[in-house]
Amino acid sequence: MSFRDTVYKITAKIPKGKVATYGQIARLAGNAKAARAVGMFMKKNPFAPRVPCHRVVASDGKLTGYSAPGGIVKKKSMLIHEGVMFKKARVDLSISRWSES
DNA sequence: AAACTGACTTCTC
DNA sequence: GGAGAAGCCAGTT
Repeated sequence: MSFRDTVYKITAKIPKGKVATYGQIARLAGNAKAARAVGMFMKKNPFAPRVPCHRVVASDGKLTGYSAPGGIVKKKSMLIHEGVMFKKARVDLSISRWSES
């Protein structure tokens, strides 16, 4: 299985109402320094609805990019709708950060 | 095969 | 806490 598939698999595990950082996913996938690559995978996102790429944020909780129509704004709305806590323009990681169970 | 690109992260100032 | 710079990875051209 390729690193990419692993990333998608992990991302798909993020529970509703929680978020994970690119670096965190990269680490779980085996490459702690592949956070950047992870971002690309989300951008591609071949498993659109199956993989909740909107639950992936930057290390500081900031919402970066979003390919789907609506962009960042839409992404933020979705997260709020799912119950994710926000701190201004950033996600409150101290509360909504996902802990791999 | 080499170079370019980007939805990242971390360190300094 | 905001701005700039350097490092790292996989995919695309």
